[in-house]
Amino acid sequence: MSPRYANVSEREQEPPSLAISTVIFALRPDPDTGTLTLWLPLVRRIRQPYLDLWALPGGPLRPSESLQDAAARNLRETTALTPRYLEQLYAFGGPDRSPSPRVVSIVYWALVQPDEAALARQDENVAWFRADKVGTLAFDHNQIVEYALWRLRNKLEYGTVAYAFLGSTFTLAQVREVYEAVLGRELDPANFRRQLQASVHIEPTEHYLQGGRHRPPRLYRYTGPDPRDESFPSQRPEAMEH
Amino acid sequence: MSPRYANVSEREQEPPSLAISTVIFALRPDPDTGTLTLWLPLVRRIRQPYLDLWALPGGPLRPSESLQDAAARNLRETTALTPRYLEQLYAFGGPDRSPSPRVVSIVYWALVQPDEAALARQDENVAWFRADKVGTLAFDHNQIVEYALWRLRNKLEYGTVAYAFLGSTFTLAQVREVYEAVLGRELDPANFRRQLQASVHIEPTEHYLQGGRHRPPRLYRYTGPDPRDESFPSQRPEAMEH
DNA sequence: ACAAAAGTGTTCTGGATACACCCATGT
DNA sequence: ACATGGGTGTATCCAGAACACTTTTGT
Repeated sequence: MSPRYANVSEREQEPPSLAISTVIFALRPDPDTGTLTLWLPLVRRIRQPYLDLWALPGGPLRPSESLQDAAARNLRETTALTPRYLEQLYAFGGPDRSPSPRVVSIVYWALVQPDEAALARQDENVAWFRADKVGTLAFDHNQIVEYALWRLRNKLEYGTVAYAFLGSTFTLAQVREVYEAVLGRELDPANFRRQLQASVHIEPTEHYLQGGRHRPPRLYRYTGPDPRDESFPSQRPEAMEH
Repeated sequence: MSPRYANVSEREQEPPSLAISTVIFALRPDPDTGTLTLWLPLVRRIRQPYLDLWALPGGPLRPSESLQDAAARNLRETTALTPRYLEQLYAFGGPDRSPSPRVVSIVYWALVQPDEAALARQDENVAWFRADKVGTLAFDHNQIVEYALWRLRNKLEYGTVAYAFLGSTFTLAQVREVYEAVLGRELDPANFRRQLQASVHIEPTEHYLQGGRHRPPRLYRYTGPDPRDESFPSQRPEAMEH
């Protein structure tokens, strides 16, 4: 089955259509191992091409919404969640990435904090996958997910997106868990703590987290700029640190 | 004069159209001061909106070309040059960035080596401007140029784009001049030389540059990966170093 | 001889890493 | 008492910055 180039002339005529897609990342414990890992929601294709394969959530741009609004909307529509972080990833537009009608996709990536309701939303056509085990996706979506992962890791190491995964207060060990889950390797607790404390974006509170079976760790608060402001476009270009 | 929202309903109906624009950078000596500086070509608007203002070169996407091909094409059409480096910058698509028919622009940025012929191409409607003195541009193009400049500086510091400004062999002082021109500050020659030599992307040749009124400097050759491969999409994702 | 840039050597500092060690809590 | 992570101290290493100094050419 390769009807890919069945109607080339038709494809040559029409102007390419525009779509917005979003790679949505969330952290949650693996139900088997219990360790914190990266997950993302995918939707099942209910029409050709790539019928029945899993794909990134997405859809057309509505006339009066911005690109970013469209991404936030299709995030909300598939997960019922609000993005903690949302940034443009890349525009994909090769003439052969989709059979027949050409589609240019502007892709965003997002970080969310899943709650029970959102995870329950799993049905026939929406499901969460471990980011490292998504299987074969429709279109060029495997490539896109890979690239989004690379960007996430980059922003984590050089930016402040980690806090988008966390609540308003957190322990330094929780921050480290986020880094370890996303980067996929262990970090030295002692040095990691010092790096965070040196980074100025963080402030100790007077509270401690009780309930562990060990010394209660101090809670901290994030005081730096909204991580969203580190992405372009921004009202204040100085915010583009890295 | 603000006919911006004159026909909102009309704008709400039509699907947004897609355009490709390109920020093209070249280094050449300032005709006044003689120091190496950054320049870019702009084209004059010959229709409304923003009639007579300067704008980035751009145009529609043709049915069978890739986004990058379209950028290379409108680069060639306005400067008659071939890009040494070409990378996607960002997709701009706010509903209000252009009056009346909504336009989503996918913007690329490029580095070129201008030759005499290309610079002669200045006419009524195409001219080169110092990157720090472009004046007021059409649409949101001032923002776009600022962002492209930021990206260029970033890629220069963390990547290997500098060599796209240079010929096949060059002295270390020439590399330093590129950095100084783009970053806008002076660098220590001694330390800069050592950093380059440590960076492995560079190889000494047996030749020396004669003709200066001082000790002839050794010529070097760039041996690292094509700087283009450091941008996405790439055939080999490992190439995404930073 | 002298100017000018090429190229080398040396010192200092700050950040990252590795890892030993002490602290405070629940059981 | 002891296990478990929280939290501190410290030695080492390496990259970058500052800057003095030597080398090789043209004039």
